[in-house]
Amino acid sequence: MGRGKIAIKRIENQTTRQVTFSKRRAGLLKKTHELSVLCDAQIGLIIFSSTGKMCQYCTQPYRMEQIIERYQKVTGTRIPEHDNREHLYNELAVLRKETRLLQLSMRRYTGEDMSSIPYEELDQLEQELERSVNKVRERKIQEHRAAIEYQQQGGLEAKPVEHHQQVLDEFPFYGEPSSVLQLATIPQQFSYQLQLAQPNLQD
Amino acid sequence: MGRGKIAIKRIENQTTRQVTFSKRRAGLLKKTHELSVLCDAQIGLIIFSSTGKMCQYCTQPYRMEQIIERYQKVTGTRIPEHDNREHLYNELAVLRKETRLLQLSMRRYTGEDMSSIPYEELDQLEQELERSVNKVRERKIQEHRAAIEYQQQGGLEAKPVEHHQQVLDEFPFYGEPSSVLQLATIPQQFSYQLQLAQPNLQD
DNA sequence: AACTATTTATAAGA
DNA sequence: TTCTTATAAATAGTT
Repeated sequence: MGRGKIAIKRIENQTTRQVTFSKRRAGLLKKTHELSVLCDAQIGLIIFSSTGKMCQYCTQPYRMEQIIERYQKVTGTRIPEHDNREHLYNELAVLRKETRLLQLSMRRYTGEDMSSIPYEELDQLEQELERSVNKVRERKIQEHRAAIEYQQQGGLEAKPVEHHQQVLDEFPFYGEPSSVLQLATIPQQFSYQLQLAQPNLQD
Repeated sequence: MGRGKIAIKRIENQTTRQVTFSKRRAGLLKKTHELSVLCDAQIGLIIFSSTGKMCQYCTQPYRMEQIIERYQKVTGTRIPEHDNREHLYNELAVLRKETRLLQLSMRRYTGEDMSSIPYEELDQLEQELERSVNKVRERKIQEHRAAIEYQQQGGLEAKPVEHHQQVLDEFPFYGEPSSVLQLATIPQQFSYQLQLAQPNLQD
């Protein structure tokens, strides 16, 4: 529609391209407006020129944001943007609290933050730690027995190692230094020691 | 451009309106595409018909979301919303990981999940728990001494209680039952007991 | 969905 | 850019 027909491909001459852009952009905006008015359609049009300039058309009295929102609703992209964020904030708050509690508990168990424990709770904590130590020793006994039985049956070396590796695979962080875990960095400050009623099997 | 000229206002006849909509929508999409290709423009077009059906054009190879994002960037609407969410997701991921690690550590310290600990780590954990017990006892000794000294100076009853309450205020969860903390619910399973090299001051 | 008389858009030139 | 104009394209009304 002009003095000559042109192929629909990028116009290489920059001047021509810019002139054509201006003309056709105006035409497109006009057509968009007409379709919107004639047929009662809600239309949003966003154009970025190759130089980065933006122009837009939006059916009145809507705003582009409303059309984008409707678009997102229909296509399912990013609809829950607002609600979702509420959720995220809530989840963050819950997790933060949980993490804080866990850190405090860990500090108590490792003896790192003894000062925050009221005197009345010390006995309880002491007993819990003793139970934990007992459990560890129970476990050691079990492992030890299992190892002996396995050796007596002429078992291979491979299996226990394999088992250990499986456990490690499940907990890849285990053994890594971690500022969170604080597993092995508690300095010993007191001279008295524990004695076992039963001999330590490791020795 | 047709058999007759029409005014640009809503077409009242519904059939005519729908036919016109179909024709002009096709024309608009074509024009949009041509402008996009000829002039190297990035264009997004969203059309909702009066019956609610949606159609769109989007300059290839972009996606509508990218154009909307660029639009939001240029107009300044809702940009930080997106960045913000990225942040939230990252923070959530970090917190989730940290919480998971803490929970595992706690389970080890409380003896709840002894099976996941490889045999090689049991000694280390045992020693750490012993250190923690020692720390608790050290703390008990300190508290005990402080109480005795206070009594010898004719101190009031009020102060230690006050101190305890302050500590509780700082950690309102302390003493509450919590599925996370699992502080006091570990059943005793073994018969052998610890003996102290120094007498237990509580007795 | 076609057809086609007209209107409209626009390519090229000024 | 803007105007002009020959011509291509779009489309309103019809079938």
